[in-house]
Amino acid sequence: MAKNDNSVNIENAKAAEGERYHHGDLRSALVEEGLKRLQQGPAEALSLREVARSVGVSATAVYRHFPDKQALLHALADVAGDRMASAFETAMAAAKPGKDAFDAMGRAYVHFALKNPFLFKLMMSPEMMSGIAAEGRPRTRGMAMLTSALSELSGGKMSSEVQNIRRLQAWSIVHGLAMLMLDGLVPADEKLIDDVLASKIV
Amino acid sequence: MAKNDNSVNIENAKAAEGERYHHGDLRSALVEEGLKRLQQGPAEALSLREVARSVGVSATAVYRHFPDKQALLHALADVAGDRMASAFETAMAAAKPGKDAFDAMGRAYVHFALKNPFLFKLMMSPEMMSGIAAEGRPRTRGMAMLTSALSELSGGKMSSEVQNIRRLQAWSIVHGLAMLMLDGLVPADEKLIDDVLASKIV
DNA sequence: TTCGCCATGTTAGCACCGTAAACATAGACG
DNA sequence: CGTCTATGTTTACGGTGCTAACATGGCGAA
Repeated sequence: MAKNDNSVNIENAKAAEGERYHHGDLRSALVEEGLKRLQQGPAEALSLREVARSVGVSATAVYRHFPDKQALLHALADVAGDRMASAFETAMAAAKPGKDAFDAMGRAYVHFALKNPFLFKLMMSPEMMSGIAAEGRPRTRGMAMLTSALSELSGGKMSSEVQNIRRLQAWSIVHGLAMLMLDGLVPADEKLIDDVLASKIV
Repeated sequence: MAKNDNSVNIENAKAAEGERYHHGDLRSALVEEGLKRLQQGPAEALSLREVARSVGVSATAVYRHFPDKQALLHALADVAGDRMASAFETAMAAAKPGKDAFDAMGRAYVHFALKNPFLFKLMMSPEMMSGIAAEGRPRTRGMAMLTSALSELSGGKMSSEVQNIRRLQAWSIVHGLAMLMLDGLVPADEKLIDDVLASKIV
């Protein structure tokens, strides 16, 4: 067993979770803990000190792995983007091509948002998405999938400008519905989602 | 001049803006200052102490007029709601009835959001809108106007359920577009707004 | 007018936050 | 074995929202 696939075996990571001075894989643990908290509350309510405490490490240890709080949030947004992309993939796979797939994407979008409200909101926040820093980062993977899928699906017989507008219309209605439901302005009713998305434009 | 209309003349309010112990109209001043700051930054970045400092009063004076920070934010959201309602009124007045008025509402919605991004976001946030506490409050006036106008406009020859769905579709697309542009995910282009809203459903 | 109430301010102090600086530990590698 | 360096720790600073206790001063009743 010379060099088999024990790829990341930095001193056995979390095995023997004693009180070693060096954690083993703090960065992952912090992200994990962050994700757990984003299942229960908004990113604004996420405190570095609290996360560190939960992981069992001093508050400032976080700074060995993230230059500041924003950086941790960016990492979490990246995970969110990946998860959203996965959701899209399975949604697309389960639907047959054409308009069916199109609707599937829309529903997947809203469902992802409703099932991961805080993760979704974090990912969509200007701080995460804006700026060239976000270009090509994992957190944009979901968005990239969405737009490219919409491009394919929304019919190729239109000029690219019209196509672009159709795409934006689709994105708007889906995003708007998700936001309205997320913010409690509209009841997050399953049937309502179907009804609203069923007869949508495009 | 027995009892003429000097309605609110509490020691001349802001006349002689000296360093009197009692401010005269602190509450209004705080709201004013809050609004000023919401023109330049998000509600999350609004600090009570800073607002108090700007108004020239101690940090804790705020608590004589608002039980906590949320309360001040609620007051600001109320102003936002009123302003949005006004925007709708003028938009409706300028448009002739029918589909024209309908489009006018949509554009007014997006424009209001883009011109008052932080106020809009504050107003729409769950903390402001959710709960029965918000029912009938000024901050919901904009929303109320919107939905009632949409009801009237979206044609009366549909069942109320279908009507409801149409209304929600309209709201979704308009809200979604506003949010995407607000969050920088889509360029806030004037022409783009027209294009997206022009051929919308309903 | 004088007294005292009380709305409206104040200062002091608490617990929390993000973060910088300096120090401690221990694994890796010469 | 010795030292370098990645990764932890403690300490400290200035900021926050908020509570408690005290100060001011305008207004109505005695």
